[in-house]
Amino acid sequence: MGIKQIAKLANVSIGTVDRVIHKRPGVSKETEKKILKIIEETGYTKNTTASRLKLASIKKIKFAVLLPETKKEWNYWKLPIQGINNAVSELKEMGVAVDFLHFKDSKTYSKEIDAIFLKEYNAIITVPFFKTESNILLQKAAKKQTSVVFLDTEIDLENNAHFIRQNSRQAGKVAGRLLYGLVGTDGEYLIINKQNDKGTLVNNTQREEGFKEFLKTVHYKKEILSKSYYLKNDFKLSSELITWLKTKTPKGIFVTNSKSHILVKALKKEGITNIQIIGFDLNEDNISCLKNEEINFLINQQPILQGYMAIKNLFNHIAKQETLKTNYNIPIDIILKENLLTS
Amino acid sequence: MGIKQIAKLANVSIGTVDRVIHKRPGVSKETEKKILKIIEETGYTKNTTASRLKLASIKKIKFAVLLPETKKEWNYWKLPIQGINNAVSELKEMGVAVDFLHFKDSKTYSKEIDAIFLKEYNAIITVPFFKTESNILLQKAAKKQTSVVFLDTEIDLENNAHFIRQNSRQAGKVAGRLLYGLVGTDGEYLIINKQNDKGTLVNNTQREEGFKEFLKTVHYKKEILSKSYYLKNDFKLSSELITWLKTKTPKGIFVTNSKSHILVKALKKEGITNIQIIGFDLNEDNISCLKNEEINFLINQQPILQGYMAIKNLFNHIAKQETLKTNYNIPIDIILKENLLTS
DNA sequence: CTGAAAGCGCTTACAG
DNA sequence: CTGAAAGCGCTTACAG
Repeated sequence: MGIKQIAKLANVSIGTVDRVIHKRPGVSKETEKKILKIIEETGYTKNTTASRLKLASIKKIKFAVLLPETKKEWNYWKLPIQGINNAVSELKEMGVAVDFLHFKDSKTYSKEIDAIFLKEYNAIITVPFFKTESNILLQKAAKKQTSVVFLDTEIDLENNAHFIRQNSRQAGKVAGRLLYGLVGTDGEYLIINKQNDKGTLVNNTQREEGFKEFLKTVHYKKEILSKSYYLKNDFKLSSELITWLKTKTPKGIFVTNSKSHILVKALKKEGITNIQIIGFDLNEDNISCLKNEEINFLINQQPILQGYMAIKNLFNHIAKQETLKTNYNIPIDIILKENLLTS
Repeated sequence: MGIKQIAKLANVSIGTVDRVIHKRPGVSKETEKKILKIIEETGYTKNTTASRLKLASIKKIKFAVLLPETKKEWNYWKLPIQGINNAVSELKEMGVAVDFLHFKDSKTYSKEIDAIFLKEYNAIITVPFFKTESNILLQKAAKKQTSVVFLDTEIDLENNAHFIRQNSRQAGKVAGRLLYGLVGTDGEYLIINKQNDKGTLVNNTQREEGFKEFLKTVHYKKEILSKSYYLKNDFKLSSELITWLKTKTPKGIFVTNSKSHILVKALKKEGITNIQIIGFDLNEDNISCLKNEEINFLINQQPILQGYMAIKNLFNHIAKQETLKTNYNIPIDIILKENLLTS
């Protein structure tokens, strides 16, 4: 059932059917109505593959990807890029193309956004690390009919936006149950946060809230020490914290970010042992701690999947008129030593 | 860079290039060599989308899917079917079609295999529940150049085969770490197996082995009681087991199959509490136990993903000449109450 | 052994 | 407002 049969049934040419399907002007009300009725009755749907075959050479679907720089400690951001490249190579025959851009602060972010709008892109994939700038981006995008998908983090914005990310509050609850299972009500818990010079702390805060909320549901009464800690590579525990660790002997630590491996090293140096640790992200250092049983669990945000789904969802939106969900949930993937390699 | 440019560079027609690309006969050694060289130099790759556009209407890729019946307690098998349907609807414009067939024992399995080989299929997706019959299937398939992918379970077979499944031994280890984290060295462990009138117990056995192996690595000394239990819907614990449960008060039970919810009900009836339980599969009953905190963890075999990947991998093999991996690992997905809904 | 033509389902100028 | 024709990259009869 193709455009040709529809045309025959309606006694028109395929050009006219095409105009109706794409809501292009230049068709009489009457003809349009007739064609729409036949499309309805026959259940015709456009063959996107055939459509893209033609368009691939004359009208590419263009994505702008604006992510943090991927140098050194920020090489986490290579992962969504990897997922994006996977999706693009699957869809390259359909005529999709990507430009990668990077920022290092709100200023360069704004600059790159401006640059993006000087060219013609069908969609933009980025992160909502700067609230004001994200709102501006959405405003501009709305005017130009450009779709925007935010990865990694969900924040409140003025315009309706699309997020592909893990529910961080929920991930915090998962961490809560996992750590509580190991520690129970006997020991104290410590939450370690990180302050980030690059952008938002939203995910970290949401994880902390979820963690605390879980402990509430199991009626954990003791106070949870929650430290907001700025972790650099030359990380040192404050003397206050060391004292607390040595006197209170906490049994479980929840690191709300990707730096749990640094904590492991610091604890080792201080000779503090017998602590259960849960962190985030499968970076090399964390993985090695997991293998050495210095970290119990890692929660994987699946950044590769986030990037992959961004392209797939946007392509389906643009080429197949599928609706973009406001929130696309990335599963909360729990990793321990034994399911690391097969994942 | 298409077939047209290659043809021009080689001073031949596109028909001849096509013959070389598909290794069809009727091209002189010389011309073939010339064309292959140009393909090599230009890095040309076939546009599968365009290729399938034409072939979709004249030469469909046909899959035969032979799975257990999906009635009542076997409705687990609706899930791979769901995944298969997802993949097929993604690829329908590429001209793929599926026939679903079902078996209830080795006899009907053989019968359906015979029926499959009376028609022309490009590939067969099934489960390796009967060793002899699986070997026969592989032999027949090899003769007819038909690809075979086995889901769910991995077994040793005479011919080279392809499996899309979770590594069950590894999944047992994961279960070991999770349960050990909750129970430690204090209590006894119980492993509950199931005997299945429908087919193999291979997955269950492998999970049990992995579980025991994990406990060995943490130097768990006590003997693990391993019961092979045939669970029907009117499940009753044997008096021997009840006595053991009441005297030894085990702290952790590993159910190597999908029926942990039945155990939960039985324990409730006997008034036995305070036991940590880990099982497999997200069936409705198990999910409800997870929500009520009567089961601690479930390991998800991701049957929908298994079915989806079977079609995708086979399509890529047939349409894009990608190699089929011997073992495609489905991640060992750990589910607890808090990551149930967002998964 | 090789080429020219028709066609897969859709899109786009162009002509009227 | 509408249609006929050319073309996206590839495949397949058919002709020679």
